[in-house]
Amino acid sequence: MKKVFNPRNIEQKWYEQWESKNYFNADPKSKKPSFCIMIPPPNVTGSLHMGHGFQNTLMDALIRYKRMSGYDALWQVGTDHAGIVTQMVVERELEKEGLSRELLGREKFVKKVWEWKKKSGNNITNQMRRLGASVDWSREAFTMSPEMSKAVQEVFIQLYDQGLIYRGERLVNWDIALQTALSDLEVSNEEVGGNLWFFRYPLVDEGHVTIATTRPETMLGDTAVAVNPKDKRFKELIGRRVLLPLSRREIPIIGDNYVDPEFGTGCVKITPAHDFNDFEVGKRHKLPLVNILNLDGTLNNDVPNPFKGLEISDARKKVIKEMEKLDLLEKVEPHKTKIPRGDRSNSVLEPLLTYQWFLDVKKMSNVAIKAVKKGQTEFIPKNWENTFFAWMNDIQDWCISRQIWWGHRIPAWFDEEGNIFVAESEDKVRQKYELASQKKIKQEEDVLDTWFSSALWTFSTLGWPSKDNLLKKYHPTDVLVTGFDIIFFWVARMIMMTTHFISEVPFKKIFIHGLVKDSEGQKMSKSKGNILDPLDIIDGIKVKTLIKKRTEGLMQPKMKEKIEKQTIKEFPEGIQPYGTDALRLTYCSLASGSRDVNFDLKRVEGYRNFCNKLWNAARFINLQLAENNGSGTKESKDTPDLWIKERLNEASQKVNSYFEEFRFDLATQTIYDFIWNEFCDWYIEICKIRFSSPDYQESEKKAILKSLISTLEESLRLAHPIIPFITEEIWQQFKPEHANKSPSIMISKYPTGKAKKASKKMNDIEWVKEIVTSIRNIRGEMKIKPSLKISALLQQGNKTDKQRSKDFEHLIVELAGLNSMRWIDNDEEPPASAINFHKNLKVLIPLEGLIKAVEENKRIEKNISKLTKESDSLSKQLNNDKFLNNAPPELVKNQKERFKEISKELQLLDIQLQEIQKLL
RNA sequence: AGACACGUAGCUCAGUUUGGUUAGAGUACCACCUUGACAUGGUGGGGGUCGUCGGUUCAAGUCCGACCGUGUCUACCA
Repeated sequence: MKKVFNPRNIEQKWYEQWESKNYFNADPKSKKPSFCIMIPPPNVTGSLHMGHGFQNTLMDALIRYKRMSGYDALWQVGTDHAGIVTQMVVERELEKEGLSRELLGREKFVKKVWEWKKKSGNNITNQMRRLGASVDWSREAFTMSPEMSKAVQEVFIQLYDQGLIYRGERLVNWDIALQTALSDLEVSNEEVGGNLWFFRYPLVDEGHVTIATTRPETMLGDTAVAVNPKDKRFKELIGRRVLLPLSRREIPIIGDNYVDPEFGTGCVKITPAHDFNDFEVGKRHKLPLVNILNLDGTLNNDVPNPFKGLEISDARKKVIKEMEKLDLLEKVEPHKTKIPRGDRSNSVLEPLLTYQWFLDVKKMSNVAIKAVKKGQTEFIPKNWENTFFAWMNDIQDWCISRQIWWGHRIPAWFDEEGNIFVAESEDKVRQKYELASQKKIKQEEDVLDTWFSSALWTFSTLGWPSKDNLLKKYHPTDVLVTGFDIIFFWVARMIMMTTHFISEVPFKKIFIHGLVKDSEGQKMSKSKGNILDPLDIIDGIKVKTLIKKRTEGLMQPKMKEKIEKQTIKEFPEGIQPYGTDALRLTYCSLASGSRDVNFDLKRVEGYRNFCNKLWNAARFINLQLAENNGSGTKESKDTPDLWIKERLNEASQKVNSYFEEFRFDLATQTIYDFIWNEFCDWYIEICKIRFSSPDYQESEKKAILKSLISTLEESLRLAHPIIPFITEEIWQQFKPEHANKSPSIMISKYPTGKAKKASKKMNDIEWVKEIVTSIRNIRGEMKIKPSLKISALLQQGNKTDKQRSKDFEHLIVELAGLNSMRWIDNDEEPPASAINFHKNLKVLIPLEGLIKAVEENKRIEKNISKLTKESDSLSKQLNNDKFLNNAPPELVKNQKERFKEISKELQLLDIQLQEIQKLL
């Protein structure tokens, strides 16, 4: 074994073996209970970022834990087709070749996208493999695959036939750049500094009203002016008419409570075709809708001539100029507004009147709410339910149609009169609706929102609607592991669709994890230039390459310099290769249930060191194996060997329950703590002493070695779900020596820690640790060189102390660096010494010229002040009758004992202090 | 504007559900040590008025209230 653990050489090797031996695959025929996790499908043409890495690690740790715990584990893997983003990416590629999707036509374009998908899809699967994800590759799914398309079609048709899907002309969020509708959820509002323009609108008879607007150009589509009917200033205006400037149309003044008299002038222009609020007002007052926009965002022919064909921004300038010319611009005030942008294209969205398909979700949402209320599905942490309910309670119909080409084409046909027919194919349509063969029908061009297909994920991946599906075995799935950012987009919609179609919830539990941010708490994003690829932490990356990666293809090239500086500051030396296991440990240690996960490379470094520690522990055992010509056939029954087993059992029990509670951080810490602070720091050190001691016979040493190996083997299994690679590597290296006959650690049994207890022995070793630590404390504080052997005296103490000191003298002597340890009589005057206490037992280190009295004086004073503080607060407590009467008796008893102990110690320390001060 | 979350060591985070010994971990820091698993190491040590103020209680990091600060989401006044 190499002196330093090098993850590079082993990770890929083991992954390939696991995969080729089908260890990842679920077995539907198995009689074992099932455990199923559905991966939140990433975008097929994207790549995994730190958040994905985090999420995948948690899922993998869980699935490995369950697989080892005797479950038939299915981790369903797959990707979604990400309609809009993918189409954008491919269009950008085509642009480079001087092509466009319009030039290619729909069929050829879609073919191109499939080619692109094939090419980039490997990126994600490769990343997942590098992260160690034990997904069932044989069942890999894709939302656009024929099977899943079938499910999508089936769902659409059923919903249409049930009257839950309808088509209608509605105001929707229209993305001008992409020329498609978006759902409400895909809109992100951005606050910008804008203006409030005050326009005078002349009344038809005489006078005028002044309105205020942030969007002057929309006045071309105004069909009313509104005032609040309770507003005394304008009450009598209601019913009169305004001559709309520029368009020179007469429009009414109406009264509507929507108007806030406090804001602006108290008079509002109403543009029902270009504003969601105005649309509602228009509906209430039966106002006409005047649409002034083409689909590409230019002004259409329904505006006065000079404005036709203008872009919105130009139209705005022109409107302002014309109004100024007419002396109708009263004033301009700066005003903050929010402009809606598409979360994919980042272009400005316009409310636009178009025909779209909608899903009526009211009933489905009620069912979903009930399912969560009844606890059929449980959010973890629970408070995410509030977020879920808040949205579900005032859910709007879902606009599911998109005017793009990459996606599931809506299975609807129109005849020339615009009648709608819905079925799987043109033939089926004719059959179903009994249409004459000569009747011309045409399929809808629109495709479905990607989330529509993702909403079916849990049951469509298991084979629905085909009859021989796996729903019975794996559904409802056990837990969904996901981020809170897609509770609306995905989680809620899955619950609705799944309860609607198969009458059960998609998952029993929803574990919501935090969002990975950078070490400064900033969201990681391409535009901020602070993204990290998990592989860069696994394999390492030079700072130059990282800068290149971060600045490539930036939307705003100005950011380049800033990102470069920031990257150099954050990673002056680039990133070292830390390996997958260290990264996974870091992820798990951060998974505590908090909302934000600030990723700090320092943590990775610490866990990389841990892997090295584990590696070297194994290396030590290996060296001992060589030294002792192998291990024995039976394990040692020596106290330290029983003690470590018991400690391991305790750790195992904890880890099991932490996994069940999704407390990956605590599971990680328990494992870390056991391996480093118990196994390495004490057990191995104790083994060393015994191996080099002439008091132990060869057969005893071999038995100890056997115990050492079996403890290591079990610890490796305990740690495997979190650090799969290093554990498998070491486990396999020791295979000839340990009793586990399984071909791989990943399919062997998970430790439950339910073995018998050996508590008496435990306390013996804990006592040894205490004594050793207290001697080391004196050594450390007194700055005695580790190489210098010193002698220790024991005084007073009880029978157990005496027995233990006799039994474990050799261990204490070696661990504390003593040359001798002996008891002195209780009444014997000890030499001038540094001292520590353990209840009644005094541990004395004679000064003998190696300890300066001044130092010891300081040390004792420090201890006295610490203990005095505690003693004061205890005595306060114990002198309080209310405490004595109200506190639990157990606590009172403990506090009394503690107080006695401290008082005794303080007394002794005082004597000691006087002794020492004589020497000053 | 509302809802929710968060504020604990220089930094990144546990601990708060169910109040009860001396508030923990990693990292950073200081001292001593290259001892035959490991310097990606060993041993010892320093460091926290638990955001602020008030309340409940024998007892508050933990429960309640107010405030300050940070963040997220939702809804938005044209």
